[in-house]
Amino acid sequence: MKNGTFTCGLDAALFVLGGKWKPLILFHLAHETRRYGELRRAVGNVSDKVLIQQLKELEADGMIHRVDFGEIPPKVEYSLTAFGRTLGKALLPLCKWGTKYSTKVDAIMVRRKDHGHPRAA
Amino acid sequence: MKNGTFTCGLDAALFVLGGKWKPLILFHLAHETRRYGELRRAVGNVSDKVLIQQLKELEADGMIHRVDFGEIPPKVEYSLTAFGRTLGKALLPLCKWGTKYSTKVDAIMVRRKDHGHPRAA
DNA sequence: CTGAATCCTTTTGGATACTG
DNA sequence: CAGTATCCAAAAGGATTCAG
Repeated sequence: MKNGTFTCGLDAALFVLGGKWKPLILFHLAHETRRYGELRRAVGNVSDKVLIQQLKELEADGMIHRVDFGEIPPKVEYSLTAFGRTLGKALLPLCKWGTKYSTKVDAIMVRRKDHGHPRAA
Repeated sequence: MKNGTFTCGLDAALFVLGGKWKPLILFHLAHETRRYGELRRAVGNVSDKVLIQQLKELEADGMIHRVDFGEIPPKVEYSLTAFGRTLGKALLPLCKWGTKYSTKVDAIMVRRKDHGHPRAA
């Protein structure tokens, strides 16, 4: 992708989804609005820095909505925008694929670790 | 994801799809079998090193099939396996999403460049 | 033509400590 | 609780060069 045109819609989607935790964030927010702390626990072992960074990008991209209640102690809620929900839906088939072939994917992961592959989680 | 279990199928799918050009590779091979050179031109400006690397991973993962004709000059063809085709299909909705909202995504890309965001391809 | 090998830069994510 | 700041390690990708 060079100057604003993607070779296929897939690139466009993956451009927005770029970032290790973004799909997971979308996934968890698809179910319900979450407070910052809840979201971090739901996502797993992600550092504050990275989570905040990706939340900011998703917010700037119009995928999620951030509401700061301006209270002490702080309370901030995150939720999907209408646009974000459309992306969440487009993600579902991929989610189903992963679920359906989870056994195969697990095998792939094991194989990668044996062969010392990169990206072997 | 810690030890072999994914929080949702989405993680599993993205684990397999990890790599900048893999979705694009799947996309191009979904239409037809390609020779190495054709594929590289189709994918865009990707270096040999990276393309080969990702092709090998996809092959090791059972997503694509590699046929070396053992000729001089060399001739190698790549195609999707049955398993690879299932993933290709799961990718379609995301592709459609990107196509449908291409205008919005373009706007997002422009905005990222202005703000000096990361991943602003 | 297809690919291997080497070196290098950029990008990305993580650990830790600190603040209102 | 919800972040911010700084420093750091690793990885992923890219350029170049060489080979059968």
